[in-house]
Amino acid sequence: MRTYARMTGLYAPTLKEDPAEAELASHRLLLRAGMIRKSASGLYSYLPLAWRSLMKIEAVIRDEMEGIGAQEMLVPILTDGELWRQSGRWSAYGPELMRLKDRHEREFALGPTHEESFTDLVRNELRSYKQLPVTLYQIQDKFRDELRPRFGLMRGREFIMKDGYSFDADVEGMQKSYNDEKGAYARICERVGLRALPVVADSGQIGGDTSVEFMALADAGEAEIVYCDECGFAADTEAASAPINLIEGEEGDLEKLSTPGCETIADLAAFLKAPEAATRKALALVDGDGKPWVCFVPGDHEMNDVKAEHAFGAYHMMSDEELVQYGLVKGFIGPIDLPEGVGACADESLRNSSWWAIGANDAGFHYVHAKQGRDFTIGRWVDVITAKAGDICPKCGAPLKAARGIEVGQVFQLGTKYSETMGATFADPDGVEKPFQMGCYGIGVSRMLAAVVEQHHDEHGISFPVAVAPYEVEVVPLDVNDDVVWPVASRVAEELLAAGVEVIVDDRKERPGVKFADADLMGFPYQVVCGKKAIKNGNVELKVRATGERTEVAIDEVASLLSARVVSERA
RNA sequence: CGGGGCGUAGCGCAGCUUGGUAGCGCAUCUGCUUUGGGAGCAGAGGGUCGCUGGUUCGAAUCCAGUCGCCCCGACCA
Repeated sequence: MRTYARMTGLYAPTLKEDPAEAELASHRLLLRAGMIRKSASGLYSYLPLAWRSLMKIEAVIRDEMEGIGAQEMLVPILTDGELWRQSGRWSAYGPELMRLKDRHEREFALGPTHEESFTDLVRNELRSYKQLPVTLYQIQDKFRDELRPRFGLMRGREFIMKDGYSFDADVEGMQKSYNDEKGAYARICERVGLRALPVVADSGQIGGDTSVEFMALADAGEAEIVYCDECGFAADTEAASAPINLIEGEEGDLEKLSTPGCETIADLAAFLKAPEAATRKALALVDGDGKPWVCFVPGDHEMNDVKAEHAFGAYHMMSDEELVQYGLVKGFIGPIDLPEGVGACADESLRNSSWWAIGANDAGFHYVHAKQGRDFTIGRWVDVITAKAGDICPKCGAPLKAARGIEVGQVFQLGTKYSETMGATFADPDGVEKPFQMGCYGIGVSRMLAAVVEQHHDEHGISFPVAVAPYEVEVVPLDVNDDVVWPVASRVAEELLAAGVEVIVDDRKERPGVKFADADLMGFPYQVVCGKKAIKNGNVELKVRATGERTEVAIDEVASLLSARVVSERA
């Protein structure tokens, strides 16, 4: 007969002390709770508790995928090098693609993502528009030879990913598939207990037109985002184009001021007794074609590397030597009297800004009341600044807020990027061969577990939402040898089990303190503490992990009460 | 790849400067006591001091090389 799980039979070696290698809460706690163990840099074993949580996350994903008609399947982890050459990514992907050869010297790569594999699969089988659309997905280990694996499950080299690919006949179809997937992703995040935002993203390596990242909000996140409380707009700071609160410089006749030592915006703003936003910052760079530029941005904003690359190609900031070479004076660069050959451009946010406080291209001098159109002109407008808190929501005009996020999922409209290069076509109603309109969709399953822990923990340990908890309830008999306590604990556990609740009993011959500490560390959402005192009154104690709230509940009622509660909180 | 740090018992660390044959806490095992928030006492087991070479009568310690790990940066679906 089926019986409840017991701690004595559980492989979950907990650690009393923090492992030296772990900084992040999720990394530290997953190690301490006996859920993961490192095997090598960026490579982790998932122990039984972690695996149960991962299976629950996967179950939610599968349910949502089924809901939008996506079909689960599996392709090999080992991928044919030839396919990567066809798509051009054998060289484009870089050293992150883990390559190897078989005994016949044939080249393979461990799959980091599977656009090629799926495109290859369907190009031979999907021949007609009548067979479309099709969305396929898999949940599988992925391998990326990361430059610097870190933060435990957050950025591993081998990790579990759900990756899906949609094939449509036209753009409208692709957009529908994409939107279905996007909706499913939002629901998945919600169901596993993640506060996440769909964020407009740079489309990065995979390419294509439109992309949204699902960012789980957490200070530990590697990504920086801005978002709007009013309308829900959110964007990666690397992709956001938001209007800013522009502050104009003072009006007046052009005036050259002696500003000795004012080499930074902070110096200048202090000297002028003006906000940094009222000054203009000059950045000197050399673009991908080797042409020198000075790019002006609002004094209180930074240039963003990713956006700058879109504007200038493979640019670099000028070194001190290059500044001298092009006749520029570090700290005092401005648009008036720019040296010959150096182009002047500015961020879009300055297009309508008339009055500038800016360097004079003369060591120790700045101009104030410099008027665009009167005293200087800008030849080129670019979008290069990093959005930040306080900028204006492009959708509704409310002030944006800044946050950090963990990217747990991303959806892309790929268009024909892969279908074209790989010759994946179908016949349209007129008999014309056309490339598939594709979308691709990824969720970092193991990263999602880490993100859940980041959002649900306290100083005692993990506090799992029911939806992803390894067990929903832990029964804690304070003394397993006591002939009153143990039978009660055992009975409660049996009843919970019978009610379909995932229950584990801490049947170890440990002191109460040890059991409480481990229970809190492992993060089971509910603890049923069975001790003599309460039992004397016919009760057991119910503790809610997330709130710390404890109440006494009648022994006879605890199972039905808990099962109702747990069922309502399941994903 | 640049910068910083670390490899000594299962985990966390000391010892290294100034060489003399390895120690502390936790964990583990045994016994007794204890039993509502990581127990106490007594005892026990466990270490090629990352690896290789060198210096030396003698190396965890000094020197050279090498491997691995962590943090910051660059990079990144």
